[in-house]
Parts: sequence; structure tokens; C-alpha cells
Amino acid sequence: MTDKGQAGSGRKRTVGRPRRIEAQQIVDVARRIIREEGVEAVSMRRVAKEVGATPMALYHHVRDKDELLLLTLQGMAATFPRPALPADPRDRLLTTAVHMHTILSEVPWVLDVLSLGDLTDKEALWMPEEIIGSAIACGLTPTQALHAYRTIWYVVYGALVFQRADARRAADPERRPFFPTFLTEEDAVALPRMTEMAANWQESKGRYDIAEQLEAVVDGLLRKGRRHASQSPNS
Amino acid sequence: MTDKGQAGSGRKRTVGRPRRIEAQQIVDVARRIIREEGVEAVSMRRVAKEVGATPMALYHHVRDKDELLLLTLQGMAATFPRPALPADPRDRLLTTAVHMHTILSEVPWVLDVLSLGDLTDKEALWMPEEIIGSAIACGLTPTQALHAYRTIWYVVYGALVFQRADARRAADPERRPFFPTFLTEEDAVALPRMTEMAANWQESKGRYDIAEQLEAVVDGLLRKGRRHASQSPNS
DNA sequence: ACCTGAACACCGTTCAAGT
DNA sequence: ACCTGAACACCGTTCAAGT
Repeated sequence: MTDKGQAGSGRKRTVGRPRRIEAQQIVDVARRIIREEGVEAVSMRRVAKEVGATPMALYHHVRDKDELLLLTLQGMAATFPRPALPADPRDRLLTTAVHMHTILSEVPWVLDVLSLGDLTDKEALWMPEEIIGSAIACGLTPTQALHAYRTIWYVVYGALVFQRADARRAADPERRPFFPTFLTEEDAVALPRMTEMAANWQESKGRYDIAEQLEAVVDGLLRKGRRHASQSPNS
Repeated sequence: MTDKGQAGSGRKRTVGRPRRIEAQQIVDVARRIIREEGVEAVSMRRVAKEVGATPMALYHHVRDKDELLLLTLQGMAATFPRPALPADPRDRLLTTAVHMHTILSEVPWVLDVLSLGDLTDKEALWMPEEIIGSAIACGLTPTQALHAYRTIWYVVYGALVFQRADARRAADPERRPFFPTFLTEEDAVALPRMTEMAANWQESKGRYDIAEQLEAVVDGLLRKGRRHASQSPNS
């Protein structure tokens, strides 16, 4: 337990002080804390305590807290079953996009780590691969397909962020909502639509259907391909 | 300076200990710190120090740190000139959406406050008003228009979040990027597109054109209206 | 090589007391 | 009514020293 196989070198490490904690232990503990209490409960000190070491011992295995969180993400995607996809590329694309939203809404804490910006989990790459591949099959150039993927990802990500914000505010009974209560009668002149919508603002949030929206977005993004597919098939 | 006009009551406050700090002072200081050093530099203790009071004095004027940040946002939109909009509703919608992205990319710290989820700044409401109104003019029902606005907002918000993440990582010379360096030759079989794109991954980010993407998204979202406009004009 | 201990420079917020 | 002082329960990270 004090040594660790080194892929490539083929030799066990024998020099220096033996390890007391493994990087994997640290990541496992962080993952459990997140699952049970949320990302905001993760701190270097807390993880260290639960792993049975001082805070500083962690810095021997991870560069900083951001890296620990990024590692925590690794392998997450593998825990979700990969869905069966339809044959038509446009439908494959859409199904994959909706699937991204579905799995992430079950693990909303991931959003904070994802916003650090790096792709870290190889098991998750089949989704951009599928979306980009399908977009190309629909007539987009590789570059257009990549940009389309980004746009789709932004819709999914944004929807999840504000979905979570709503859930958080709903959970806090002390909250005093700013909008739409601060609209006055004078505002109705300059802001007729907003005033009209104000009454069932909360309710309308519940009616937002991500699959329906993604369908419209995807169709918009693929139109470029349909138009030019026969004229310029390369990027 | 020790009293404050009370709108509605019409009487100056004369009871109790005179005020030493005004809520507006607190917000102003917070805004300056954000402008000069970023949101992460704002703390109750720091603001209190610069306003010349103890941390706890702030809690007499704002409920907590979140409320302070929300107040900081108020009036932000008024500092940006409102653009001239074209006559055609589809173009008005698109121009407004791009404008949202443009002004927010100049004040990226706002993103963190916006993700708290509340609309707080009345001066910013002309943008959703314009987008929703134009969408209705293009044939969407009010409900469809509201949902379309949300989707557009998610694209704008997502693009800004990851744009900022890229800028942050680019500023940190110590960073070791995970993707695409961790792709092996075996991965090329399962992930041909991702492997293909890996070479100019960074470069392709720079080529992402938000206006072009929003145009496709908007057209996708408006199609529903064009199809059904003559059949079912109400929600 | 790996880990500890002490320290630095911070946080948000509660509570009781003062003016 | 408004503000202070002290305290509670935390943070991430650096640095020098120990095994």
C-alpha cells in the first residue's frame, strides 16, 4: 500500500518517505463531500481532515483547489448510461444535446467546475463528438459544426445555471424578489410586455421546455448546412 | 447630512442615533472595488474599512453580501448608450441580443451577480422588452416569445462565461491544459472529430462569432412564428 | 519524497453592549 | 436607530523544518 505502480517506467518507487495518502483518496473524499453537502462544503482543510492529514499534505498531490475540483469531475460521465441514439443525424444531435442537459441537471454542482473551462473527462467527449459529427453529416463544415456545438453547449449550460438559481431562491423563504414587484404603473408605458408577463413570471419559468428550445436552436444552426451543402462541402 | 428624506412619509427622521454611513456610500465603494480589482476583491470587511466603519455597520443597510452585490448592479445599464435599432423586428431582436453580449463583455464581473438570478436593474429591462416585443411582432405568441428570450439570454450568458474562463486561463502562465493534450492515438478511433479539431482548438475559439451564432439561433426560434402566424395568433 | 506545524492574511456573520 | 468590539467558525496558501 505504500508503493504505487508507475506506468511506463515499470519500477516501483522505493526512494524517499513512503506515501501516507494517495491522490485518489483525496479525490474520493472530495467527491463524497460534494455529493452529500455540495461544492461549497469542499475546502482543502476539510478534505485534509477527512483523509487524515494536514491541509498542506494535499498540495503534494494536487496543484491547488481548482485542480482538485477538476479531478473530481473525472469519470463522472461514465456513471451515466449512454443513451440509444436515432439514425437520422439531426435527431442524433438533438437527442445528445437534450441528454447533456438531463445528466447535468442531476449533478448541478458540476456547473461550477465546468465553468473553469477545461474539458477533463474523456468519458464525456462522446457528446461533443456526436454533436459535431452529426452536424457535419447535416452539411456543416467542421468549423461550422464546432461553433454550432459551442452554441448548443451555451444554451444547455445557461439553462442549467438559471434553473439552479431558481431552485436555490425557492429554497430560501427569506428572499424578497426584486422583479417583477418593482414595476410601477408608469413603467407599463415603456415596458408593456414585461408588465404583461409580470403576473405569471414564476409560472412561466416552469413551462420552459429545454427540448423544444434546443430543437429550434439546432434547426437554426443546421440551416446553413442545408443551404450550402451542395455548393461548398469543405471548411 | 445626518437626516434623509423619506419618500411617502414626508417627515425627516429625527429619532435614534444619527446615521454615519449611507447605503449609497456602501454601494459606491463596492462598485469602485469591483471596477478596480474585480468582484472577488469585494468583502464586507474590505468595504467597511473603505467606508470608514466596522464590518457589522454594513448589516444595518444591507441584508447580506448577496444583496450588496445585487444593489451594485443597479443603474449599470444606464451607463451604456442605448443603440439605434433597425425597423424590421427580426433585425431589432438580433441587434438587441448582440448588444447585450457587447455591453456585458465589457463588465464581465456582472456575470457572477446575474447568476444569482434576479432582474434588478430597471434600466436594463428595455432589452428583454425589445426582444420579446420583436418576437411577438415576428409571429410568436407572448409565451413563445418569453421562452425565446430566455434561450437567447442563455446563449449570450454561456458565451460570456466561457469567454471569460478562456481569458483567465490565458492570463495564467502556469496552467497545464487538460484538453486536447490527453487524447491518445487509440482515442482517434472513437473520437475522430475531436482528434481532428484538437490541433487548432485554441485558434477555433477565437473564430467563434457570437453575432453569426445568434443570427442562426434567432432564425431557428422565429420559425415557429412564421409557420403558425396565420393559424394561431394567440398564446 | 512526503508530510507536519506554525503562520500569514484573510473570510461572513451573530450577539451583546454602547451611544 | 445606528454603530462598535469581541468572538465564532472558518478560508487558501507559503515556508521552514522534520522523517
